[in-house]
Amino acid sequence: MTQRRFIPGLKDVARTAGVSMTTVSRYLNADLVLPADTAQRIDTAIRQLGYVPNLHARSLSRGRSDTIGLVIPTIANPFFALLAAAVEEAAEAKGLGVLLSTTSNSASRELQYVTRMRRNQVSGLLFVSAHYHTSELAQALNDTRGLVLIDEDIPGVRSSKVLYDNYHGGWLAGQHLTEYGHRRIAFIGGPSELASTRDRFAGLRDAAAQAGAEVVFELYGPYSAAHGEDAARALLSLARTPTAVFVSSGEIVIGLLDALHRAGVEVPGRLSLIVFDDAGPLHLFNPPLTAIRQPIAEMGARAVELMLAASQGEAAETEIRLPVELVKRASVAPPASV
Amino acid sequence: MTQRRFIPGLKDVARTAGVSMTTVSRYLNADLVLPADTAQRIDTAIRQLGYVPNLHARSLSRGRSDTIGLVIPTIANPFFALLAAAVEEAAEAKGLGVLLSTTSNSASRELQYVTRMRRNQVSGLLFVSAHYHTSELAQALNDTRGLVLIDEDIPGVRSSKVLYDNYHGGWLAGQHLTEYGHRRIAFIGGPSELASTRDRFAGLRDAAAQAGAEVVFELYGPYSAAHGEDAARALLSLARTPTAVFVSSGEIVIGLLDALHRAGVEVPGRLSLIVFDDAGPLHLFNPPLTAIRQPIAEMGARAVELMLAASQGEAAETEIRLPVELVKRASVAPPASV
DNA sequence: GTGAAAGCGCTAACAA
DNA sequence: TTGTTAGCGCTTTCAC
Repeated sequence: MTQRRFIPGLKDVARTAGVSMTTVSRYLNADLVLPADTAQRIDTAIRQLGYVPNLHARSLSRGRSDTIGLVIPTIANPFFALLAAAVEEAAEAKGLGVLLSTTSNSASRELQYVTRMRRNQVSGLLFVSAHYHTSELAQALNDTRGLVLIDEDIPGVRSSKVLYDNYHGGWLAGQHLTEYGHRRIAFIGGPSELASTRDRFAGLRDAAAQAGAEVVFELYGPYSAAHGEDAARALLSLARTPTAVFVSSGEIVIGLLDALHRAGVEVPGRLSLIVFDDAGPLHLFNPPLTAIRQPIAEMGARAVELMLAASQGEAAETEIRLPVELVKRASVAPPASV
Repeated sequence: MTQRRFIPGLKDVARTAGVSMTTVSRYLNADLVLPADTAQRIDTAIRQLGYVPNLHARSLSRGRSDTIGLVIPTIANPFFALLAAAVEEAAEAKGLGVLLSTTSNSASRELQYVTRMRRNQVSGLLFVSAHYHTSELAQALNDTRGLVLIDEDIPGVRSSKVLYDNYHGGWLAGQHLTEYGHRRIAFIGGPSELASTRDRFAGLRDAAAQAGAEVVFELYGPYSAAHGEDAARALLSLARTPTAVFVSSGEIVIGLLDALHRAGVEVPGRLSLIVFDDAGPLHLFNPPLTAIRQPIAEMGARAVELMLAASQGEAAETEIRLPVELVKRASVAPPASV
């Protein structure tokens, strides 16, 4: 047994300061304006004893923890990292802490962590999924108060949602590509089950169709660099390779571009590239990558707002579609054959 | 008052299952092997009621939370994001949760968050600083059990530490540069008060000296892209610009390289570049950046191990220096004049 | 194997 | 204004 050194509690502070626990508690919670000398004595006692409030006790007693949960697939991805930073900042501004859980891109953990969050009595839950969605998950989510879905919609979940206008993002990409004269376009997507993936594709396809172009190749897979590398291989082994590629995520484009470099494929000389996601330092890449940029910080802020609304007021179940924009850089050029 | 719907507790489960709270509690904590039918009844009751344990109550009762605190400057930096991911993974493997706090690069928040962590009764604290260190901080840190300092040493703090061999990193950079014939080298550092910054510089300087080269320019500043841009400006306005630059962090090099591009400076044609930190997709940059790579995942894992040791056994106060390595890419070339 | 009951440290009625 | 006291939901001796 390790030596358990004396840990002072509210009681000790009260005794030392010669007041009751209630007084100290209220004083600490600013429920109360105290005569200067009483306040002084309490402050002194606290410092002297090295008193540190126990947040678990407080949460238990109050029945709430002033903490919000954030569940994301992984923090080792700039997009989610930036999102987490934005959520933290917004939460901090509201006096809320944030409890972060990463599901390591594992579907089973999504369910597990929703539960974990509930066990922690968070006042709200911000949830980002990246997987095929089971009804079990939807069920658990629907049982969670103060839920806000971010970035990715989940069918059957009733809650507020903050999403991107994925369709428009795809459309912008398609429009940009066709404006440059591309007629044979490839789409490298994330998981095909996700609404975001399908929407981005649909936007691309419609924009292409409108300009008389075509999406001649589609490939879906996880949000990983490895999937990007696979995609590059697949692309290059095509009988007639497309002249442009729209990549659905920043993680994927890393592997794709790397593989393209290694294969000696000129970008944009031989293949134009545009990516949905502008979280990393894409402007320093070779070539600087043209991208669809999403307002990450705003997404975080809005999510916190909606969570607060959802957990306090009536179930508004607002759904927000944040606009995305095209950032032109140097990875799109006219097709070589034109 | 919002409608507070019924939230089942252990008591309700016990009543429904027809056993006592004790039995349920023990069963849930696997302290106990129960007759199949009793277990069955409890499981059913839990599912039926939608019982979710209250972790605050549990932590309060047990006096510990099986959670470790991680304090980092910001999550919006790939290095820290990767570190956080590594810590999470290592903690998860030990059955520990992690409570993340980011200090937003503010020195005052470092102190604030150390306290916050203690209030949360974490079993240990992993702390990454990026600031000038006050004695107040050192004091607070020394009062924290299970403390492990990561990445950056803090004078006067007695605890286990997991650091990089910054001196050797600087030395590797200097050696590489001088091998390519550079004689006039610049050092763009992080905050000058930090031991890591000074060590990296010292390594560079010594390696340079040994090869008859010299560090002709030094500039220090925050870990930010803006500092990198300033550095580029300063570098270019020098009467005799150096032929090579060693940049102390990945964040800084982003701004630096960007400014260099905009100024039309060829890298490595006119200026060779090497950076300490290989967290981002530096291999895709233009040019691919030669870097000193640190074992981030290992740092996270070792930190968790040491924390466990520190919070359980005697205060070992181990200090680990993790080795770094040179990753040659394409941003270093012989100086133009040679 | 099972249960009764005493806390864990704090908050918030309710009294004084 | 300040104090008394009953919980918050769970764990954990200790007795049965």
